[in-house]
Amino acid sequence: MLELNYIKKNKEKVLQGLRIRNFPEGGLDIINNILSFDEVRRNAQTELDNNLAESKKLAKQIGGLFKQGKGEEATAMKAQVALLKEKTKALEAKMEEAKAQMEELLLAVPNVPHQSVPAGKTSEDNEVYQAWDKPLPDLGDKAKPHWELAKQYNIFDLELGVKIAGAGFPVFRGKGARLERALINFFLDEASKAGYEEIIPPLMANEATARATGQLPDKEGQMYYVGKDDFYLIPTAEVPLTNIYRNVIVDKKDFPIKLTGYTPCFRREAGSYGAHVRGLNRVHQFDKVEIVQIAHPDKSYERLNEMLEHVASLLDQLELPYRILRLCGGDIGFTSALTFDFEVWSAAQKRWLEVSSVSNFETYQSNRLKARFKEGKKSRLVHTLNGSALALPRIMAALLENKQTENGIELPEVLHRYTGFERID
RNA sequence: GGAGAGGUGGCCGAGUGGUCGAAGGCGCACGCCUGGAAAGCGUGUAUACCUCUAAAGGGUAUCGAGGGUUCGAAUCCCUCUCUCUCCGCCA
Repeated sequence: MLELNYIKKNKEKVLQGLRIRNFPEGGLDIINNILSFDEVRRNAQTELDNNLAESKKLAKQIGGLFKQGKGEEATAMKAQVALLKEKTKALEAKMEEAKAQMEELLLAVPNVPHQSVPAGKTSEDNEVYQAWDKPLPDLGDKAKPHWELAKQYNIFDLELGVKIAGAGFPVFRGKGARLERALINFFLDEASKAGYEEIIPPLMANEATARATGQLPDKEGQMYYVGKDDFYLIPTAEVPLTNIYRNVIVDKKDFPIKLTGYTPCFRREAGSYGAHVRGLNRVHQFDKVEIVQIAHPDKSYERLNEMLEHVASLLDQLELPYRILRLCGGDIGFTSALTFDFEVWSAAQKRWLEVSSVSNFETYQSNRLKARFKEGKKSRLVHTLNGSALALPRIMAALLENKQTENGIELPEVLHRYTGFERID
């Protein structure tokens, strides 16, 4: 949620940002309505406060009169308070109403994109920020897609997942399970080395948590919901990790705060279908190691770059060809100010697969989280950032496809000590 | 799941209808003292919103959350929630 004060002071910037996002009709109406609801709210509050002050004063006087035994005078004054009270109720209602309306609109306004975000409508318009300048692996026509390799080497089984849960729940087994675990450990170790504190969070989140990081109300349909206990299965570790700092005022000297966590992620992926979702390309449950940073606003873009380098180094070590995209205004997430996607080349499908998304949310999340720090006497919102480092299914897919040989899958060297074997055959 | 007890400021803890945003202590910050430190002394030490904005000041709300009673609620009543103890179940 954007900061109201920011909108007040930077209306033009906000409108320009909305245009870059192709917001319907440029968002002029919605912004104006937000500002006018805010004015109504402020006026009502001022009036309400005056009313309450008056009531308080009278109550004290009445108390004094009773003590002095002037019961009659006191009783007379009660009528006045009753009158004020009615007014107070009306003002309160007016204030709440305006506030609710303002907030509803505010929730519908996406983050203001960073100045470097290119204009554009779809993923076609994303900017290649860092291209892959070496040759891509060419395995010819014999190259098998990962779902065929999975069958050949018994790495994972989607049909078995259907039996146990449903479509989109892969069952990894044997060396496949071992490789999955190896990747998780490798990613966690690398994050630790880079100074991230490892967290094992709950995999379910309550409503307040899901709301604070913005999954609710925008993406309600994308999360699994456990109605009986009112829990949401987390779609990403971002949710529990970032919420650690909900309603927290952090000490300035703790910046930057760096957290990492491995969790399974659960996504309903309603509406997805077709060839592009075959195999591990899109599943309902998958493993991911996430990195999160809580940063001082002046430093958050430095932190973002650090995170990009971290993710890039993982892919380098895995010997996977990758490129980095800077998402355009039309493709960037609702809550993000700037997002870089990492895509790895899949040699059999012959296309780029997204394996990481690294974003700076600036104060958009922290505003709802109320994650703050003290600057002098005043408190300011922190900047939150997160990125996948990395999401496993497509990494697995790319490893299988790119590293296939006639003798089996040759794993990158860095994984050998984690898997305990060098080849899947 | 059953029974009981309880949630007060960064922490401990007092407060059972009136001037209580809340005694006292600890912690922390600053100052005095000291060669330096400790001790001691003094001062300060929540969050949000409104007003005003350069700052100061003023106002309102908040004692787990929401609602109610009352001229007036941390204090009384109701609902919810969380924690603790005992019993049951259990990896």
